[in-house]
Amino acid sequence: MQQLDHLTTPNFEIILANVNKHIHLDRTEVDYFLSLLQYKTFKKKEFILRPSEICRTENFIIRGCTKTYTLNELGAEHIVMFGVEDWWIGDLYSFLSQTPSTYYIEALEESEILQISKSDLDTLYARVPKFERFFRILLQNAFIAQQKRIEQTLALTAEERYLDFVQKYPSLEQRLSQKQVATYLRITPVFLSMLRKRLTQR
Amino acid sequence: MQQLDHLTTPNFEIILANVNKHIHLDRTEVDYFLSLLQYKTFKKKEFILRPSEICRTENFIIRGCTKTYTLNELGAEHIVMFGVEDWWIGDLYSFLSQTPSTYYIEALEESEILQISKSDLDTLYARVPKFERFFRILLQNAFIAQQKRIEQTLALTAEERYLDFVQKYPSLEQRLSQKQVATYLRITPVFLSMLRKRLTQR
DNA sequence: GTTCGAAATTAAACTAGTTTAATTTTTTAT
DNA sequence: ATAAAAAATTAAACTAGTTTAATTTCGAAC
Repeated sequence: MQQLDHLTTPNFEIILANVNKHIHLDRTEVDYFLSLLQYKTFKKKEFILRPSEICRTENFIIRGCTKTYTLNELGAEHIVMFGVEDWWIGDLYSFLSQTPSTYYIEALEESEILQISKSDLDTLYARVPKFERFFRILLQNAFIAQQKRIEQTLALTAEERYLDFVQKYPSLEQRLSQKQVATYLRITPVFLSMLRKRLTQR
Repeated sequence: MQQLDHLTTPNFEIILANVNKHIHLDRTEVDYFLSLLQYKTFKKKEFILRPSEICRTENFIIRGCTKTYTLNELGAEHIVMFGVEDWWIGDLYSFLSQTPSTYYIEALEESEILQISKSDLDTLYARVPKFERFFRILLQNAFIAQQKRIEQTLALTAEERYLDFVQKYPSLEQRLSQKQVATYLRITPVFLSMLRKRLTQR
């Protein structure tokens, strides 16, 4: 019952709390905003986005877990970011420019997602201009998250990156396989295993 | 004479050609845009921005060369990007959010720069809305340049990164010391020297 | 033009992280 | 519950890149 309820009536509270972190909406603005959201569920291993597709929506996770990654010529996977409850995911560049993406976004668990399309978002900006501010803040945050990630991955050793990851996303480490974490950290699963052993022995 | 002329009457042609790549302006729009630009020169080793300062302007290089970098706790320098003629530089995050920067931007050669302040830019948006498009494109480009840089630096070997750099910015390699290039590529000058020797021997 | 400090070169010892491969444990599908 | 597949562990050999240090070359300032 509980389960089914979940799947038929999405929990809008999470996204409203998320928006509310940066802008305040009145009753009618809330209703209008919610009316533009499309609710979708993705099973484990389903794709929210695939390379060559245009990213047509901004996506907010209300339940579940995703990974955003590319495959290089040799088939090696590079994980750009994970996503969990209360996170916005997507390919921002593809979305803004409406050009084909180069990313996969894949559900790592059964996931519930709220989507808003580019055209609806543009309408929303026109009708409720504060949303420009909200999405500009998202863009800025994405930008510096990316910047920090560059600096960290380049400046820190594998061990430091791992410790940093565990500290920053303690719950994620539980939810993900070691292989996923290793790929994200850009080290081999073998080396991550060695690292963890070394660290617990201390 | 030639020299002095340079320093007193900035060459606006370069920035107009740059803007013209993305939006088209009529005569009065051009004049208005130019009226908002402030012309400044920086001597070699002078700073255009320093950590803890708020980045109050967008900066367009009409002559010269700059580097944008941070110093970590150990005093190690991390070069985020170089800038040359026809490039926009600055700390986009600090500029957009008007919060203190963490970057140094330093002139590597005597440089001529055109600046537009945040407040003038906001006025410009209001009066000539196409500029929103122009600066949004700049932001998007900065975003993907950054994204590509992450992916490349993480996915490629030092040798591949070096070859890529030389191919992408052939003129930059001439202008910069090997130490600067090595720092940008995140390898030691010693190793870059070895790499170059190895490559010329082939 | 000379001098002085920084940048570049070379060699040798070293280390963080990879690769391969064999074994065990965990997860998943039936 | 069971079989099959995927993930994790361990060890050993290996390699890309660093560190240190000594020597040479270059460029900028007087």
